[in-house]
Amino acid sequence: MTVLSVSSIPPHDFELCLRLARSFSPDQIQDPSVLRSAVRIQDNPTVLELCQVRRAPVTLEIQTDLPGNASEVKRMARRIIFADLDLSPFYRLAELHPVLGPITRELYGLKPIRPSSFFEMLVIAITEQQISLAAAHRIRTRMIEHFGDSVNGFWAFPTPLRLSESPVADLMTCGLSRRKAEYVKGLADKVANGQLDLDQLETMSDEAVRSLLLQVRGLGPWSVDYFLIRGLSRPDRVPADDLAIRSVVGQYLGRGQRLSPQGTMRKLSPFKPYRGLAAFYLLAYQRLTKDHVERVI
DNA sequence: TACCAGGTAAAAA
DNA sequence: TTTTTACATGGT
Repeated sequence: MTVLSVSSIPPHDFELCLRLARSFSPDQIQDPSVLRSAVRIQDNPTVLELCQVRRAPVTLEIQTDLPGNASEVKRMARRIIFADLDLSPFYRLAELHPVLGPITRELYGLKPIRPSSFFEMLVIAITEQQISLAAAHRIRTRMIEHFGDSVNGFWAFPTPLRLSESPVADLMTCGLSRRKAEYVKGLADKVANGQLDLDQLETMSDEAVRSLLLQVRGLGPWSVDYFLIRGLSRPDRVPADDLAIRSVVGQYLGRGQRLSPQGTMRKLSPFKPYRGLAAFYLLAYQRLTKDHVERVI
């Protein structure tokens, strides 16, 4: 086991990030300060342990049993924890806002945690279409345990190849609708046979990513925006049709009821070029507050 | 029980 | 062209 370290642009409160992430998958018993996750480093499944050792400058310790790929491990860890995101300009923008000001102070140092691969992020987007996050999460758990690889008690997300080799009927046993099983398989096919190179997306413009991914069956406007904000972390991107975002923006920035997509964008306009980050903070605040209430009861 | 949940493609009109 | 519809599961 090797220990590596990476630095993240402060402020970064990793325990807070984990608290939010855990609220989406409460079934797992986890150490509140450590993220343990099975990832693939150049096709080798391995477990990474990420833990914040001190606040400023923010350093995260990584434990891995793949010392030969230190730079690759670090690159992936930086992506998962979103090390390169500088929250400061967003905080300055939100500081005086009556709603976002207090929320950003309460959630100071909160960054999104990202899946370890773009492929996984796109599959997440497909599973989360239309149904609740809880239902989608259960479906993914079954997918992972059926098609993924077990490493030291953790599951690495299935490879595109493995999913592309699986019959649609097998994918459906995880709880996917036939339609969605076809989407997942079609996406896996494209990635596995090289038709779609996901790594190139990182450096492409929002619009270029959009037009490329919209050609994939099963990826519509919502899924592409969802991928841009969550997978590529383009901080100004907002899935304007998103039910949860329309609700939460209405709840905190409107009169309480769900807004239209246009109304949602209007309310978020003061936070340009961090509208997506603003929406993320509202969702996180709602979720952590609700979680807190549930714990108290 | 019924209805909603962080949509999409395909059918019907 | 625009408008319906089917879809799977989990929580309330």
